[in-house]
Amino acid sequence: MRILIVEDDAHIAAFVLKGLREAGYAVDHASDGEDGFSMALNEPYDAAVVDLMLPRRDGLSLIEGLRQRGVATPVLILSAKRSVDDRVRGLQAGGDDYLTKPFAFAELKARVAALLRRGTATAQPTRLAAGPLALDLLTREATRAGVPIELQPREFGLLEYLVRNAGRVVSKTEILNHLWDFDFDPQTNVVEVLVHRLRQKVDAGFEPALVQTVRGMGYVLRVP
Amino acid sequence: MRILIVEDDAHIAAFVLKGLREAGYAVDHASDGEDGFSMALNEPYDAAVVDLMLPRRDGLSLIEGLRQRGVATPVLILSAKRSVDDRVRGLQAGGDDYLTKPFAFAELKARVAALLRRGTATAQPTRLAAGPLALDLLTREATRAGVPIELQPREFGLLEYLVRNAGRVVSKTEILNHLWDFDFDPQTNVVEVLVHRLRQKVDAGFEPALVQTVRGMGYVLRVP
DNA sequence: CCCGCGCATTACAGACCGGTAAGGAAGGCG
DNA sequence: CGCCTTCCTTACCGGTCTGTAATGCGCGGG
Repeated sequence: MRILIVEDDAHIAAFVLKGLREAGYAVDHASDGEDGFSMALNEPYDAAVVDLMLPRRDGLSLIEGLRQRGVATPVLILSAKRSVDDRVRGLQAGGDDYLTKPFAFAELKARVAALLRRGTATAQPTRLAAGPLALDLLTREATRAGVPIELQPREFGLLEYLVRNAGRVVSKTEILNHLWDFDFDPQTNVVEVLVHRLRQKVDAGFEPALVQTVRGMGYVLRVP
Repeated sequence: MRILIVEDDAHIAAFVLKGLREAGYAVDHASDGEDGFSMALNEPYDAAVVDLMLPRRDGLSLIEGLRQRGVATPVLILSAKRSVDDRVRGLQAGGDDYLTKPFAFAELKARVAALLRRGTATAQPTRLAAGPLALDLLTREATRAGVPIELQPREFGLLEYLVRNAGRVVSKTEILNHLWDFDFDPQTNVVEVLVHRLRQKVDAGFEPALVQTVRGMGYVLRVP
C-alpha cells in the first residue's frame, strides 16, 4: 500500500509520515503542490493525503488536475480551513474526505484505511484489453475490433492468459501450469491443439494475426 | 442514484430526505436498524446514510453485518458522538465517512456526492454473498461457510440469480427468462431439475436448507 | 539441398453437461 | 378422506467440450 503525503509544514509531515509508516504503509512525501502533482501523476499511489495551503500549487488545483487526467487515487484533504464552504469546495474538487487540523492521528489513520479499503475492494479489473481484443471476465465474452467471438471455457482461459502477458513470450509449460491445475502430463500436445482452436476464432479473417509462434520458445500475443 | 437513510429521529430524517430528493436522488428511509439492514441487503443502493444510535439494531452492527455479507454500498455515518474513538470505531466497522451532528446540509450533500462518485467509478462487484454463501463471479467459484462447492455453469447462474434476489420469491418464469435468453419453452421442467441439482450441491449436508420452495409461487433463497 | 525437429492440422473418442420425460411424493382443497 | 395440482426425483440421451493420437507441413541447421 503506497500513500502520498503532500504537506508543507515539516512538523505535521514528519508526524504523519512516521505514524503511517508504523502502520505498515509505504509513504512518500512532497512538500509543495507542484511536486505532489507530478508524483501523484507518475506513481500508482493507493491513496493521498493532501494539504490545501501549499506553495507553488494549492491543494484544490492539484486534486482537480489529477481528476482531469483520469487519476482516481482517493484523496484525503487535510486542512486548517474549517468552514462548511471550504469542506464542500474540497469535496467538489474531487476530494474523497476532508479532515480539519488539528486532528487526532487515530482518526487520520482510520480515514485513510477507509479510503484504501474502498479503493482496493473493487480494484480487480473485470475487463481486459490488448490492441483490438477485449475480454469481459464476468460474462466471459470476447470481442475483436468489436466483433463478438465465441470461445469455449478453455479457449477463453488461454486468451485471458495471453492478454495478461501480451507482448511476452509464454512457454507451453507456463500455459500448461496455468490452465491445468498441476504440471500434468508433460508429453501431450494439448496446448498446440488449444492454440490452434483459439487461432481459428481469434485470427481467422482478421489482420494481422495476433497469436504468434516463437519456435522453440512458445507463443506471444503481439499487439499492434 | 438510490440512497438509503437509516435514521430514527423523524425531524432529521425528514430534513435529509427532502434535501437529497431535491438534489435529484431517489431516497428511501428506514427508521430502525433492523429495517435498514434488510433494506440495504435486498436493494441495490448506491450509498447509505446511517445513524449510530438506532432502535432494534445499532448502526455499527448494521454496517458490520452488511460488510460481512459482501454488501459494499458506501456508508456515511451520521452521529452525535463526536469523540475520536467513536469516529475511529465507525470507520473500522466498515463506514466510509463520518459526519457529526449537528451538520450543515451542504456538507452532507457534498460528502454523499463524494461517496457516490467513488462508488460508481469503480466497477460492478465481482463477489456476491448471502448468509453463508459466497460467489466469486470472476472465477465462478462458490463456497458455503467456506467450503468450496463445485457448480456447473447453469447451476452457478441460478445460484447467482437467487443470491441477487435473496429473500425475494422468484417465479419459475423469471428464472426461465433470466437464465435462458428467451421466454422459451413454457412446458418443460428444466427449472425444477436445475433447482434439484443445485440443492444437491448447496444444501446437501448443510443446515438449514437455503433454497426453499414456495408452492405456486416459485423459489426463495432464505438466508438466516 | 536434404533431413530432422517442432509445430500445425485433422480425426476420433470419452466424459461431461444439460434438457426431456416419466413416475412418485407431498401439499391443498372440497 | 380422496383427488388434483405442484413439485421432486430419477433415468436416459443427444450434443458439446476437450484430450489423445496420427499425419502433414515448414523452418533451420548441417
